[in-house]
Amino acid sequence: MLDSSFRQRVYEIVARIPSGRVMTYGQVAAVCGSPQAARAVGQIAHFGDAGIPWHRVVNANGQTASGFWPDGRLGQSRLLRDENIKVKDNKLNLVDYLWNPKT
DNA sequence: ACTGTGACACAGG
DNA sequence: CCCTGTGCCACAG
Repeated sequence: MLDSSFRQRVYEIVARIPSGRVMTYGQVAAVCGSPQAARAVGQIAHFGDAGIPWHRVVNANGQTASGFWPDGRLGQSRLLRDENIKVKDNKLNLVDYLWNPKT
């Protein structure tokens, strides 16, 4: 998809993360073809349109995003808990929940 | 249309 | 453990 922007690909990937699983920013970026664009993924997530489960994207340390909207890290953690993910102190165990996309 | 600056990150020192 | 550098994209002027 050459005409599609990086952002479009990020949408596709994040939208495919199943409930109860998460992906890291770096992994999303890598799957989209730019392993070093993790920060950009964060930007896209922040400004991105609704309808995308951004709460299923966490950093490489398993922590929720500091700038998450509308309620910051706590809001993201709550959404993850609603999906049966055990979040402790705004942090989760990536080994248990990391999802390997398989386009 | 172009440039500058910032950002929900990551790896290395 | 803290701090710095790198790299990519999005937004504002």
